[in-house]
Amino acid sequence: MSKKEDILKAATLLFATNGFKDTSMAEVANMTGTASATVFYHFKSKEELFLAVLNSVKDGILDEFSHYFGEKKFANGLEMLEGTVSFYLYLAGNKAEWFLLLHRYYPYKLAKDNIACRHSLEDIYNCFVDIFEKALVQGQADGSIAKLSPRKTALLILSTLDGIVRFKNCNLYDAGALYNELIATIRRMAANQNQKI
Amino acid sequence: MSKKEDILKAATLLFATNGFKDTSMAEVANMTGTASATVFYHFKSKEELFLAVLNSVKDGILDEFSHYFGEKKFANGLEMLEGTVSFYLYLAGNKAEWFLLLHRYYPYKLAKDNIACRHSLEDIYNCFVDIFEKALVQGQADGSIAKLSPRKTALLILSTLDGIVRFKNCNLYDAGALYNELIATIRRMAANQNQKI
DNA sequence: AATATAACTGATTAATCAGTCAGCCTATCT
DNA sequence: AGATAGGCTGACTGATTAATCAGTTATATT
Repeated sequence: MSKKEDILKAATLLFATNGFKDTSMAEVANMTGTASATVFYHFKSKEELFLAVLNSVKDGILDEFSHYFGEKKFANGLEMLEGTVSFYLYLAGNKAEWFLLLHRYYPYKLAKDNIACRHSLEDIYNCFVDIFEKALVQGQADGSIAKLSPRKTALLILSTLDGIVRFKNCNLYDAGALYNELIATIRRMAANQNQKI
Repeated sequence: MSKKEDILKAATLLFATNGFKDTSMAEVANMTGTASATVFYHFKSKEELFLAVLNSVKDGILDEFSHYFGEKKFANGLEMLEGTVSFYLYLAGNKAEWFLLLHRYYPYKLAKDNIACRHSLEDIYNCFVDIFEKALVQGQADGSIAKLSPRKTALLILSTLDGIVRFKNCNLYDAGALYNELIATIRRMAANQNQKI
């Protein structure tokens, strides 16, 4: 791996676990075994380094989801919805850095006057919402999902997942313990009750 | 109002909007029209000031909820649940600083090795979860709520609200636009479908 | 081998900021 | 009036840190 990639990886971990302000460029350099001036050689400022980190997280998330949906096949919309929820929670555990970073306030503050940052965040959240919406629309077509607003319901499901993951990352409540209840709730909330199978 | 209360109020606003690291004691002092040494006279360190802020937020939240439930009367558990959800969202808009502060990472990081901080956070979140749980249990007794795990369902509802408020505070999606859908979803998810009224 | 370019570094700088301290007001009590 | 004390302040300190720069080493390229 190139030194630049090393730096990006270390910075991702540090920004995610300690936040932007509490991560010094010297720490990033130390973790990669270089001089801090080297970090500035590859990324002209701390903010630019953060943007590169956020962008790589965006690429990672988009890749993971497109890979998952390239392989998996679903019997109907409801199963696709449940599969997506499971995969989201799996990712939140497996790539905890990504979700920790997205639960920091800094990216959203930066997004207010940085277009690149705003676009990265939009891409990430649109990816999430679009997939839930797609599953709901498909489910309404095949009769597995009830008649409801797909976009708004997708947003509500994402809100729930976001909250659960945040509670886990903040050591408030355990996400795993809620998994079964969550799936059951989504079924009750979104499944077509009149369906004859 | 005493100078100490002034300082606490300014610090609440600054910690909530800019975060712990991005708020300087000089800023807090400026906002209250005092010298920064005065802030240190009243609160012996920045961390102690933050703890005082968090504690006052805790008191505020507990007060607001006990006041709301002291006045309101509900026909059944389902109505109490919906009322609580509405009041939570109302508070999140009306006392945005409180929820912004709770959506920062710093309090949870501090809670890891500060007992007072951990207790304040526990009090706040237990207040939320307990009320939702109480409404669900009451609803199961009066037949308005379906048979489901009250504690876990309460946590899921709180997760959803937490997510919605975070999305609003991060300028990602608008909470207000989801309100009707949210109430309808909670009804579909928690209401006893077999109920004869 | 000579040259050019890219990758890297040690030393330094300028700014910011939490926290300290000695002393100054102002109010209350005797 | 004098004494005591609590509230307040300006000036300072030491530590941290983003960013710079002049100069060195490694890697192609001709």
